[in-house]
Amino acid sequence: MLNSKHGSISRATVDRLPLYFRTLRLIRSEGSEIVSSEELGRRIGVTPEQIRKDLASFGAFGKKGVGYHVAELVNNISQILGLDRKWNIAIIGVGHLGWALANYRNFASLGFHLAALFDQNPAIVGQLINGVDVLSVADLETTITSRNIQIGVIAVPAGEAQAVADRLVAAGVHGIWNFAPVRIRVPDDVQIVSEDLSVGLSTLSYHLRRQVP
Amino acid sequence: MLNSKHGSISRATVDRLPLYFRTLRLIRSEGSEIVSSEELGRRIGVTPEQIRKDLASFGAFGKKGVGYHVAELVNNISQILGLDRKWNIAIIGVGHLGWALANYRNFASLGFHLAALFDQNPAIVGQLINGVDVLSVADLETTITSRNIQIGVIAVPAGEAQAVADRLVAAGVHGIWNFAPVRIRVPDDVQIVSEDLSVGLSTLSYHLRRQVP
DNA sequence: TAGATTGTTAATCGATTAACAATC
DNA sequence: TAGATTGTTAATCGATTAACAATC
Repeated sequence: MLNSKHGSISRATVDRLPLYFRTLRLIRSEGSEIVSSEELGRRIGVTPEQIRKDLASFGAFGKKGVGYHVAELVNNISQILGLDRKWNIAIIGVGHLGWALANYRNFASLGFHLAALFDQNPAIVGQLINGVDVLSVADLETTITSRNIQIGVIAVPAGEAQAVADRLVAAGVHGIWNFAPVRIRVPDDVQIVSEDLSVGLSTLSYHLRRQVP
Repeated sequence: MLNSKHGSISRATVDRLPLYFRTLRLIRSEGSEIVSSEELGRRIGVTPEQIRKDLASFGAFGKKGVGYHVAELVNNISQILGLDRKWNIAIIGVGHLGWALANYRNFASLGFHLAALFDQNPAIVGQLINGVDVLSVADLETTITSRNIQIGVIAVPAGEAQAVADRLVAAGVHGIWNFAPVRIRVPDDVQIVSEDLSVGLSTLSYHLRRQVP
């Protein structure tokens, strides 16, 4: 049983799991079979106690006095995160960012399959990007269904994002990964994660503000 | 005096300020002169109490019984975030992502000026992107100095990221915005903000895991 | 004045850190 | 066995929420 033992998992814990996963796969590729929370923590920049606590909320994966078996833990976290299956994703909006995302190879290694690309611009529709042809947004609903797409990636301008989200939801998408700098509202049973690039750069500016002339 | 009143500001507060800033500029462009924490909160998806508390840690910007003067608050937050000045940034690595970032127009409206682009690949060096020519990474140090670059954006593969960061720091950069999926170590007086795209997608997968067949 | 809304203090909630018994 | 390291409980820390006096 890989679900939580008691009640729900903290958001902070879930956010750290992908970091553990990525680093453990790297450690596995280096040939190590065992890793301690101490060493894993040093590489990620998280305390060993934090790692042990996070992992313990899903089960007892380690061996006392020994550490964690790397390959085993990779498998366990993979299952916890739902990365042991294939997800079909569609990107809506093939501008600069959508194009970059469409070409991002790391996603495939996590089990995300780029199943469709959509754009409004007739000059872009029909192009082949990373082996996937760009469709007209008019075909959104039928394609979501026919290609069994579970996740929609919104890479359109802010003003169009909510309308695109509404169509994605109506078409049966279960999750949305939003890159438009606006708040998107979706029903409770649809998951949404937003990336806001201006936040990171602005907080950097905040911290630099005092120290840089 | 726009600094904190007592001691340091919570990280969570600083992370929300860019959202307030963005939304307030939008409200200003719509013509509203006054906004309440109630309405601002509704648009952003944050409680009014949270907004008042966040703002109050920098000063008393509102009028009791009235609300906040939009244009005034925009100016105040702009100063708090250090967005009332120009920052020169350089992007290192003009792959898919670096190229997309180089073309991202939103940054300019926040006061970030794309001052240089660097790549290793001779086929890319010399190209003009968004009005900026791509230089060889061999020219990194001299250009950082001559163009007065304060912020470096790392968009190179994970394996090269730390080396690039070290060179940026040695060249005198004060802040790093890192897109490579690795932990980057920098001296204490250098600020670093990392964006990790695989985290968002993986947490989406986590939440979808149970509900999607 | 009466109604509205801020700024701030107190109460609650949640997450991290510390400590240590269990055990490989 | 002795040393190492986990899993878990308790203590601390920090952030959010609630409540309300101040005041426009």
